[in-house]
Amino acid sequence: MFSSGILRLSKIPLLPCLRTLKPILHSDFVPPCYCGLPSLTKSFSQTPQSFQFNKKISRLIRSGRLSEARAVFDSMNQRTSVTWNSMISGYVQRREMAKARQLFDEMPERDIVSWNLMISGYISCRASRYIEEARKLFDQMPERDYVSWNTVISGYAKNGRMDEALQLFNSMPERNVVSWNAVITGFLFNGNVASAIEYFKKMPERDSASLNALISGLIQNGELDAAARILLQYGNNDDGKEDLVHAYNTLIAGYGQRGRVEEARCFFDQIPDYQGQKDVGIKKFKRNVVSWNSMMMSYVKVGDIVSARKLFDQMTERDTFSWNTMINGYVQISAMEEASTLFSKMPNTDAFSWNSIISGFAQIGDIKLAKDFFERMPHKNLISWNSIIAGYEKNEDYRGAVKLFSQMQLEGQKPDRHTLSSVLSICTGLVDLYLGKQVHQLVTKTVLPDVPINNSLVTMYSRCGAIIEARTVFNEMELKKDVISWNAMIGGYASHGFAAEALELFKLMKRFKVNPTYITFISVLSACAHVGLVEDGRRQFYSMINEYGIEPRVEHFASLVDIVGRHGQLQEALDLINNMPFEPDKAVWGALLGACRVHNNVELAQVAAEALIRLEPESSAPYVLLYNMYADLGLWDDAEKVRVVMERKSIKKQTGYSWVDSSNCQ
DNA sequence: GTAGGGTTAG
Repeated sequence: MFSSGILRLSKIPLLPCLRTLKPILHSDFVPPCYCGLPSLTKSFSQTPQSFQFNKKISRLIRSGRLSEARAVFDSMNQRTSVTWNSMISGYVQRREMAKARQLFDEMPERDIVSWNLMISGYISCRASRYIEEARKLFDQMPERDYVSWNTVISGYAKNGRMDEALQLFNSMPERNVVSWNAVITGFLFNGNVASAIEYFKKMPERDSASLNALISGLIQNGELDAAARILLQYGNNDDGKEDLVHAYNTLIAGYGQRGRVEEARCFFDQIPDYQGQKDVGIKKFKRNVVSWNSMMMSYVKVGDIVSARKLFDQMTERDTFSWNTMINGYVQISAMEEASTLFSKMPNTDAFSWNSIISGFAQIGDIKLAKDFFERMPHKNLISWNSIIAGYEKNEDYRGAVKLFSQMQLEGQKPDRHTLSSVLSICTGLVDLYLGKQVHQLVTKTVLPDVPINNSLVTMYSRCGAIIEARTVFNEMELKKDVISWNAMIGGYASHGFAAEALELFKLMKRFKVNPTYITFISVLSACAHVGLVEDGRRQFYSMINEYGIEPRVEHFASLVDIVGRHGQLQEALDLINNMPFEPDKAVWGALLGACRVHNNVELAQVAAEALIRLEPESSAPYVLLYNMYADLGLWDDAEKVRVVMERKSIKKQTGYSWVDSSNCQ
């Protein structure tokens, strides 16, 4: 028993009639007079049984049970083209093109859909050899419809091959709105904003997809104001009104992400907010939860938590995203009280909510509460582990962090580059070379090392004193170094007394045209101080200011004071201190005091020591140093006075720790 | 809701 039916394939749009095509101004346009596309109706025969089986196959494929679908397919003795096509589509969706191709080749009678399925499958594979395969099939097709043309056009367009896309577009017998949309999307994908707008303006008819494509594409290209103009100009035309809220929301989010909250608000206010009312004014669309969330997010982005909360309170319908946005807002400018209050009121928490709270408490240093939430969290994910480990690291509880890291591995959670980067910082904090090397091995096994990970490795090795290993990683980075890589390596050399190497690398850095930062100069000046390069030190200090426009910080002054002071230019050192644009800190006075000790300048030493005592009244170092200087010079009365003051203020000499010896204790 | 193309916001 056969039932035959004429089924209109609803996804095939109506052919545009000649009247609507006339306004096309495109110079290469070929009038559709002789070779139209195949008809939009299709008839096929089928049994009720095959219809039921086909439905079953499609349902199984939709729920991801491909092998079960294949079993049904194999058991059928009366397959229709829909049966074959459904099965092919299942493989295509999974990108199993070899299996799809096998069925396609075995098929007794292919129809246009079979060909189109294969073509779109090859194109979705996103590799140029697959596009060629798709094109080969397209060229072999006995007849083509809009879908065939549009699939290939969009395939070329999204692979940056606009010339070929346009060639096909122009040689199509007739174009529909999807063809135009594909080309416009292609232009935007390839950054050609002007052509996208030009084609949008001259297309014969537009739908909401056209507007959405243009608006989101313009925003992705950073053309926010152009997007806004287009929306205002075309948004109120006759078509696609119900979908306009998408375009508006895209624009709100676009402005919001760039911190342009006023413009975002302006578009938010333009969307009507009448709940349940139809046809209010000229606009038929209304705000939805995404509009509200996007606007809230814009406020959160600029730190205007009050306005964000106002919106949150006004919302009649909230989803998990709304709650999370608000909680995350509080977690960020660190209002954990408000964040956890909201969290406790939330109807349905998800991983994002928990992770926000965990990282929030970790950030403000309340590691106990962070751990508390972490332990209560039902389904921890990678981000939860990363947040808590980073929290421990940030709070310098390195041992606790290591414990968590091993617990994470025991629970079968694989680390990613963020975890490993944190763990490397932990090794650096612990100065644990053994652990660091283990993590390095894990890095090699787990991720493709990127620049930040390599930087962490260089830092870890150089802080742990493994300068050779640090340099090996540094060299392996080849041309993929950033200024942090250079700083880490130069800093490593400088802090381990390899001053010549540090200065040599600094020269190399400049030769590679990498601009040094203030951190680079801290290392460079400290290297100069180490080897007593007084002329070089001065030159570097002033070239930092004059050539690189970097404002000297207190650390730079401390180094220069150290450099010139140790060289005996105590007056210059004092002048530097007096002319600093900010209050000298203990490093600066410490450097001067050290220099005074070396050059036996008691008067200046007294000045420096007094300043140090003002800054750190409980420290014994300046007293001890002054005492020793008086004693060395035989000024026993003065020495005794120092001892008495120390006793009166009950300052105890800390064993093995004094200013002159402290350079390695930092 | 039996198979294929463009657009889908936070």
